[in-house]
Amino acid sequence: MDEFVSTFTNRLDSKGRVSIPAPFRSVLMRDGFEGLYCCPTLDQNAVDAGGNRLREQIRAMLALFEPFSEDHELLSTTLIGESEILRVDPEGRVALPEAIKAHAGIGDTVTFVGQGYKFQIWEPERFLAYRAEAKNRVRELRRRLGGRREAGGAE
Amino acid sequence: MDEFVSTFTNRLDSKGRVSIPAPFRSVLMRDGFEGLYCCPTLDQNAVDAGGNRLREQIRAMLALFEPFSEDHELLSTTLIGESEILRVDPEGRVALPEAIKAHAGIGDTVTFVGQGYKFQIWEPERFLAYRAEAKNRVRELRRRLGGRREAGGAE
DNA sequence: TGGGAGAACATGGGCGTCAATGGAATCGAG
DNA sequence: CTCGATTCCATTGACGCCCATGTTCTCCCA
Repeated sequence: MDEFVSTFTNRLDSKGRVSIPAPFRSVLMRDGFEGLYCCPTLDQNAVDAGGNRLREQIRAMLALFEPFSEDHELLSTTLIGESEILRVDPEGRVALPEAIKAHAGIGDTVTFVGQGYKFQIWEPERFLAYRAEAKNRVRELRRRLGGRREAGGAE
Repeated sequence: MDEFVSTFTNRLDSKGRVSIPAPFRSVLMRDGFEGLYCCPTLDQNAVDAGGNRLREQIRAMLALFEPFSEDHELLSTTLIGESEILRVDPEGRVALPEAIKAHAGIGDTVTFVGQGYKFQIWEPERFLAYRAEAKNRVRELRRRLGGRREAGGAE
């Protein structure tokens, strides 16, 4: 499997370390990136994580802008400056830095959420709330899609 | 790793020396440039720093303008004339010259901000303000891009 | 079909190494 | 000889690596 799928919740130990779920580890291995690339999300209190494929996405986005342009600087400050490359220990764990824990409101447990080419790291409670919210939005979206096909615009 | 990633804050000692963060040092090493190339940013109270890749970008940027044109002269005066090449001591430290400290308002701590092919040097407080601003601008920017693919956020 | 052996994985903690920092020693130029 | 700059050394604290433990899941066999 080359995509991050499913959701896992693990505990941090006294040193702030947490095991990356084994299925995610094997995806990372295959991806080839040494370490775990982590980038805070802009709109949620969560963190995007992954390997080369995630970095590639970020690089592609930056490539849309001219170096030294204001937009390029803003993006690189936000996307790259706030990112961290975490070392994965021989047991498959990472130590979450303070900045990340603070951003995501993480205490002693974290939830890993697979999202294909990347996964997210959440504080479990916050993730449940977000997921519930997301579900509602999707229901609504589906209603709209349904209407479109049947009536050509039941709105 | 061949890119400057993440943010670090270090202290200056009584001689005005400061350690370049170890991950940045290894990028510089790989880049091959002897020393640290520093040039004041155009529109911020900060300093761009890096090695050959940064110099290459500056060269490329200047190449966008007609040689001997007024714009070209202005840019080269600022970008090249105000640049400094700092020597890195055996422990991986540099001594920040007065001109740079003045321009960036640096006191006894500095923040290093990775931006891919280069990194920036900031006075910590000023950087926090800039980062907050940058985050807002990027959010806004992303909204405008709309349907475009993105790397930094959840969808 | 139930039980047991084994493997894989999450977790806990001890120890060595390296990076950041401070300060002393040395070198070079005026 | 003195001042400034550069190199050398020493300390401390964080972090990476190693080994140990327990739990769950799987697979095999009775």
